[in-house]
Amino acid sequence: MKDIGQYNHKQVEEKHSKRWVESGIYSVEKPSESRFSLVIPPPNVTGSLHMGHALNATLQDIVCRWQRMLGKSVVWVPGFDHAGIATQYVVDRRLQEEGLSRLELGREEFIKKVWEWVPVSRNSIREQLEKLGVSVDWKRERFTLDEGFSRAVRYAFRRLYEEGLIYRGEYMVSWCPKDLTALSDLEVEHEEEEGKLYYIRYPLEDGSGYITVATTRPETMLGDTAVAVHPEDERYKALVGKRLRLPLVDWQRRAMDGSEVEHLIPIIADPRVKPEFGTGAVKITPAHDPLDFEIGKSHGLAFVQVMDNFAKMNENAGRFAGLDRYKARESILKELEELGLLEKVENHRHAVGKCYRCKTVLEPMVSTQWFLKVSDPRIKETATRVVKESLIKFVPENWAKIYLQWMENLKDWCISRQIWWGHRIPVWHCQDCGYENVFTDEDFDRVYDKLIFNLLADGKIKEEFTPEEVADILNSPSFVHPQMTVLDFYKRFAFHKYHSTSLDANSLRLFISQDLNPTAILTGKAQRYRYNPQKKTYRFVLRCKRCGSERLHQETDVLDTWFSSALWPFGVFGWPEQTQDLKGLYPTDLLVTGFDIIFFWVARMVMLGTYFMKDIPFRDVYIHALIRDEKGQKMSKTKGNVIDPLDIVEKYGADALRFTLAILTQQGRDIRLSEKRFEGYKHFANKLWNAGRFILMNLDPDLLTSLPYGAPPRPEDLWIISRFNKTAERVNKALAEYEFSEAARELYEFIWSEFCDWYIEFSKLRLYAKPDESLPEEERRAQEQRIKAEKITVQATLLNVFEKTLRLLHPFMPFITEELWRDLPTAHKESISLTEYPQPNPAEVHEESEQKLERLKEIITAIRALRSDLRIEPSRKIRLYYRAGESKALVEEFMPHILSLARLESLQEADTEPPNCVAGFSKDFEFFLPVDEGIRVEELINSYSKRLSEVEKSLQSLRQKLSNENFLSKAPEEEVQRARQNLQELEEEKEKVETLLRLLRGVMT
RNA sequence: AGGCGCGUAGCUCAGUUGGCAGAGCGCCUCCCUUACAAGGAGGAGGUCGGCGGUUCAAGUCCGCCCGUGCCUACCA
Repeated sequence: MKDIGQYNHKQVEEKHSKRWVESGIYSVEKPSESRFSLVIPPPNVTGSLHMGHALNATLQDIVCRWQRMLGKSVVWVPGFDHAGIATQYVVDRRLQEEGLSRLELGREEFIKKVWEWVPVSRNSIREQLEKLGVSVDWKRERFTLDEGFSRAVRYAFRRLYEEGLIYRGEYMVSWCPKDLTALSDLEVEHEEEEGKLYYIRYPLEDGSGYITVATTRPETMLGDTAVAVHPEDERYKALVGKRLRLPLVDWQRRAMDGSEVEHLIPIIADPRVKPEFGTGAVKITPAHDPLDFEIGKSHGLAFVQVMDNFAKMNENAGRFAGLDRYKARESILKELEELGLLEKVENHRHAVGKCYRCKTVLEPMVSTQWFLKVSDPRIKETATRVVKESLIKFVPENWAKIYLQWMENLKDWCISRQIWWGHRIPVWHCQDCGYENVFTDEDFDRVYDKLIFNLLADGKIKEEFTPEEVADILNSPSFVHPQMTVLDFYKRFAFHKYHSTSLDANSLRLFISQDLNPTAILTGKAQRYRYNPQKKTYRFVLRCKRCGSERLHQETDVLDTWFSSALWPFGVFGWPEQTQDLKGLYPTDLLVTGFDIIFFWVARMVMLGTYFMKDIPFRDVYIHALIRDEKGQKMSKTKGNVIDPLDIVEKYGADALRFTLAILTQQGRDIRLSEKRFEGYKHFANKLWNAGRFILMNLDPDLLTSLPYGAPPRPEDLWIISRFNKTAERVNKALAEYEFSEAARELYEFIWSEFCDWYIEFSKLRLYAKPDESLPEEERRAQEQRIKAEKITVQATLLNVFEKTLRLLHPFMPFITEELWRDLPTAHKESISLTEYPQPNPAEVHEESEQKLERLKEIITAIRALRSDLRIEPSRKIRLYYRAGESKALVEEFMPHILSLARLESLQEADTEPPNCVAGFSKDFEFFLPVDEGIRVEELINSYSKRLSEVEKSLQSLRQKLSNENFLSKAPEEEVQRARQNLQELEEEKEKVETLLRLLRGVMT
């Protein structure tokens, strides 16, 4: 007997979210054989979590908690993504607000600023995840730019490079003139725009006429080095081979290879030109258009760049140099028009490529970039096969098709970015022989060399350093795990092999100075370190692998952020070291993510996972919907329509948030979210709380010890147990199929509509039973004992079903279930999440009781409907008479239930209907209420008249159906039977309704 | 231009292999009955986007159309 008071979500959630993290119950040091592993899609450290993250984390957590309760050793690895351009963009914007410019600040200072920002974002995200109640293993937390990951990235790069899968070259890429970097094809957003198509005349060299070309970007004409037509195009066949005078250009242009290019350009034939578009003649600007680039290559044309990285016209643009591309367009068009060379201008709808990050119109540019040859069979074929053969399963499965379609048309992946924040490409160009040296710590034997090299390559120390600086860094707290030092982090996550080696900062100092020891020099061994006596600094010497030169210059480009993300499912387990974790936890069991990053991320993990690990990165990929706002718009900060999950947690609680997201997650459908939804499911949490409150209030302290003295269960006990079992079966099945919405609905339905609405109400009959004081002493004592025995049974059933229900619901609403569960006298563990997940038990399914109770509910509902129609308030108990056929036994068996739940004074059998009464019925159970004052008969007449016309309508269509010979002969027998039975029931009902109406009308008169 | 998805109650959505249209929220009526007014009881509300086809029977299968959203694409 205790009262837990009212539901307070904040209090409940704060209590457990902290406790779960601090007690480390979701941290698994050594996973058992039967394990379930997954890695979180690392959120970007660009700010805080949005609703999409909350959904993503919730779904994973539901699966994790479920699997854990199924007895699996669950390892869920959390972490964060450094998110190259995105983070750089965010920090850049913040600096701009302070009036600072990234370009003025310089690379090194800027990166420092980013490192100052990152923990701010990371901590806020981590706090959000904790508040959501995610059961991740925080001890395994990783960052895509932590020391170990950076090392893994270098290893991966080296392998791919040495195996010929990474190459560098001059290619056409999409260039963002604002972010000043190349982008991969995937990062280009195409937007339909209303543009113009300009028709420009290019005069023939011999003055015999002109050719008109059509273009959307007239400013690129300054870089034209040919005009192309289709070889079969009769209009131009005769002109092929002749030359045209490029208008406006009366200066010498310099091609990318350094040669001078004149303004007379050839007419060439190429089958890639589509004769039906524009005039059938196309100007060729090999340096500023992807197709022109291809054509330029195959025809050996000169590549003339006319713009710089800011998309301003350069020196090749002659008098237009220095103009922005759009200003240049205006000037060029004006001059062409004055010369009479602008034939016409048409409106033209076309797709424009924009930067996915800043929406700037991209400029196709030729530049030197690094590419990963994903089209190589070694990558492409495996990554295709594993999905084709369903080794990796997409859920819903239609995403597999989309994945495969994309894989079909794979183009090489541009992996270099001209930004500052990210993994610097581990290539050192030799200034003397031009050799591209890829260094990793494999190039060094001694563990301290490896350490120093990694610090250097990560930019943690400068080229010139002192041992003290190194020691300081190694002893400083690790970014990801502040309770560890950087050195500890290395030992735990990167140098597993040397775990036992006594690595420490002091011996490192000794080591470096020993390396400089004269004896070492005498042995002729090349020194790794060079000492600068003036500055008292050391240098770690890298030498060109080909010519031995020390004049090396590290590549300034960084890698596309998705390159490191692609290593995530094995990088987090310590790869490239063959750690226990890697062996035990890879491949992971599940990946949960949104469809927007299937190509960016999922595909790349499959490609690099199968390539490096020779095994798939995950077995199931659950693709969830995108969260949109009420209007179906994508939620984004720039649109300002985001619902912050933290606000929702604050207002309605994480449990309500999670349950709402889960129940709205239909496979393959977007989620339109409005705040009202959360409110509704907070009510559900409240309902559950109050059920718990009721049960706890009504448990006798000695219940557990008195269980053996309980009475046999009543049908309603068997009914609720049976219903629970069916619910457990459906919830387990739904979870196994990732049908989150289905599982949540089942739980909601069971808890509210069955357990609370009916079972708790039934339970009150026995809980509140009192002995009849008027009975003689002896009889009263016997009755007391019976009451006590009944109480034990009903309390035990309440407790039993409620306890299991909490467990069944726990993955969805971890906090409230944890809190209530721990209050139960049966709680035997520190957390409900460590108990077993309820499984259906066939021995606990009681069909007969279920049928009885369903019928009982119908009868009670029918009486209530009559009361409601007559506006009889609940406090007024009424006397009822009834007549019944088969239902009679049931009515007698459940008389107290009916009296109580239908709020009756009495229910007596009557052979004929009493005079002057109103009536109702449910199947063969008819009941009559003698009329007294205050009863509104006309309401009832309306109600039954309406029902009568409904019944007649149904009867008509049924009779028609049953008189259709085709139906009788072709439909399955059971279907015909069902229709016949239906007909019979409806006929009976019609009769009853008519009788009732007659009675009512009698009362009226 | 191709590909995918969606149009069911006022709103958000379920509807499994074709067999009498469902839920939540909102709305209406009655009720503060000792777990819960964040509640209880009862109710109203739908030509399942349109047209055609297959079938005894179509929200469900097929075709076309309309509306809508997304993804992919080098049409200058």
